[in-house]
Amino acid sequence: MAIFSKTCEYAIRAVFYIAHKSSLGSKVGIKDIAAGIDSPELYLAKILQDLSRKGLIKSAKGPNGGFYIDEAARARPLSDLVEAVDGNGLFYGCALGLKQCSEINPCPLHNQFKAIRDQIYLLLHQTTLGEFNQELLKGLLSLKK
Amino acid sequence: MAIFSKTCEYAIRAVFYIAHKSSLGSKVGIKDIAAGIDSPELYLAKILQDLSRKGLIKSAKGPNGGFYIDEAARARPLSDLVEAVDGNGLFYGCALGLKQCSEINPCPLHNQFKAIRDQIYLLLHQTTLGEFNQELLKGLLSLKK
DNA sequence: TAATTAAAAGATATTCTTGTCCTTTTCTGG
DNA sequence: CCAGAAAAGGACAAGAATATCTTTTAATTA
Ligand code: FES
Ligand code: FES
Repeated sequence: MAIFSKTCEYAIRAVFYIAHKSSLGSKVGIKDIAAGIDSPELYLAKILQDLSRKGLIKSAKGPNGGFYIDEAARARPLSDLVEAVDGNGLFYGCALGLKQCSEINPCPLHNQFKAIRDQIYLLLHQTTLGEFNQELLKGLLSLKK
Repeated sequence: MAIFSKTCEYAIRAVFYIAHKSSLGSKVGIKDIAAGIDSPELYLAKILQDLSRKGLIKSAKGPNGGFYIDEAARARPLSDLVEAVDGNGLFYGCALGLKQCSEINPCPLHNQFKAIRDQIYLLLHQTTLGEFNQELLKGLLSLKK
């Protein structure tokens, strides 16, 4: 088990890719993105459609069309994206699947797990969608392989 | 997405349940366990079969049979159980699904995520299967609802 | 306006996870 | 040894996640 679903992994990699590629104004086509993050093109198309409907990214049809994200979206926290795809179980759910994570009816891992969950919460809320544009442009960070 | 698969959640809850119920020598039947952790009985049976084959728990057929875990197994780390069910992706895998998490080809989340992953690793390695027996007997911790 | 481009939409396929059912084996107590 | 208890095993079913294919819609530009 990974921490994110496969769909969410693709979504994050794609949005990071779009953010950095479109940080100078150009749009990015689905083929370009799929190649850039090494994901199945048609499946990724579905994911991006969905993100577009949810307003996390923008898209334009026709020649010179493609996906892009604007300044405002680049400042949004990664948690918005993760939550849109995987829900908020990662932030609020019980580690052992109890219906309700709570202090009054805690599972054995509750106390320790809470700290970890909070760190995940923090990481995803502090990180913005456009945060890695520089490093990605310089090739210091990778989105494939 | 939760941190563990459903199968793994059931497995952990069941093993904790078995550990504490069998900490005085008696065995626990599948019906008892399923009721005790609020899980689908027949599915849980499959999971326990598997854990039994892998040597994480013991079982006995026939009257007065059931599942139990011995002193040695009670001292094993929770990570053994998680790894047996969900694999080690949680400990070593890349947050964004890159084939290989590495320092030389890091994904954007690598540095921050590493710390979280290490904490998960630590939690699961430090916690033993029998660790919560006292609290469970006293009803201070919960495995259902 | 026609041709082309690229995403949106809808339908279908495949695979994996989760869950159930039925039969078989093994053990125990009488 | 026999009857019943309980897990093991094999087969199947339902659902969700992942992936692909085809058609439609919208935009551009020539
Ligand atoms: S109750 Fe399980 S993590 Fe809080
Ligand atoms: S490369 Fe992604 S977590 Fe290490």
